[in-house]
Amino acid sequence: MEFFQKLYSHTNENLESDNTVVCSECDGTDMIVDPSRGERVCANCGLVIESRIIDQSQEWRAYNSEEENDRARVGSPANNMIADYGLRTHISNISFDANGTRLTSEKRYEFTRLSRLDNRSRQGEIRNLRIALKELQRIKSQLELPEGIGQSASLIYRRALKKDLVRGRSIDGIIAASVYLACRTAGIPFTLKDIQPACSNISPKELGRSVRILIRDLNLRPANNDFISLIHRLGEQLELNMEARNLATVIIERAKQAGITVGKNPMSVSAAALYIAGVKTGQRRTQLDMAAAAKTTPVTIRNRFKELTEILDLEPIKIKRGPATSVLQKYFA
DNA sequence: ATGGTTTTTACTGCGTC
DNA sequence: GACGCGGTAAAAACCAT
Repeated sequence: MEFFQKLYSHTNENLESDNTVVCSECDGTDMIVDPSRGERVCANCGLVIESRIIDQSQEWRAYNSEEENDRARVGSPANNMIADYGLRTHISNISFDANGTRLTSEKRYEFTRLSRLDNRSRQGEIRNLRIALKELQRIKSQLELPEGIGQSASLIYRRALKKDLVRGRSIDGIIAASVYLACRTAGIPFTLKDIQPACSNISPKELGRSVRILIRDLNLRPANNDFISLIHRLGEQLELNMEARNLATVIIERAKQAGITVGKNPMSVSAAALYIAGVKTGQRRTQLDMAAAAKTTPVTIRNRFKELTEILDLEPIKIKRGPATSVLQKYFA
């Protein structure tokens, strides 16, 4: 008996005695439970009575009653971005047992078969989710989105799945729309044009349609892309300082009051305001650069910019013609 | 489907470097 | 001549009805 206690002494503080079972080999009643190996062993003869016991002890320590209540859990937190919330079983493809002895081919076959059955039992209803969440991961990493966006996008998708909105439509389209809506609700200034290229085989049209379906059927009320975040996004891209950005926000405020922003692409209006602000603060960017950053055309920039100067009665802007410094040249030279 | 609105496409000439 | 800019007309895309 001392021998086996000594054998398991590496788990000294967790070592427990358990007298509820009887050893089938020697009729001994003293059992040793080793949580680190997940085994219950007869203290007398060392027979492993039970293996793969679940460790029910806590992985944390509570320092007050609040923590005691708060932290009652085992395992990692449930993760929305995994189809089964991370609560899965896994039977690995092993060829050795815990002692390092090679398994017989029959045993190995049995485990392979178990593993296959275990996997198969998890397919079916969550197969859709697995595909969708895999695509979500891909989009998320391609757009370098923060973790929270992935989580809320997967929540949106789960709701859509529950409401049977995915049937008959493409999984990729709905998940892309979920990402877009997650960005919108989180205030990340991404447009459809930003999301679409990161999607696989989803046309801009389909993406837009999917988004509208989700908004309608899930009663989502995403905030509009506000001009301020758009301005800062463009300003970052075009390397315009805070002075220019602040000026642009002032211009936008007055444009809003004048009511010339409704129905227009917010990106275009922001870019035009930023263009004016850039010129005024001595950081002129070419209209082509503005257009490229705003994913529109110089003509549209001109139209918005003209509107802004005219209706807002800004001081006429004297633009010195000739080559201007192109930020983009730096990257494509 | 339709009509109104915005955006894009394509093309022009002008001024500066 | 290359480049940036202003303007225009027509086509295309968009959106609410």
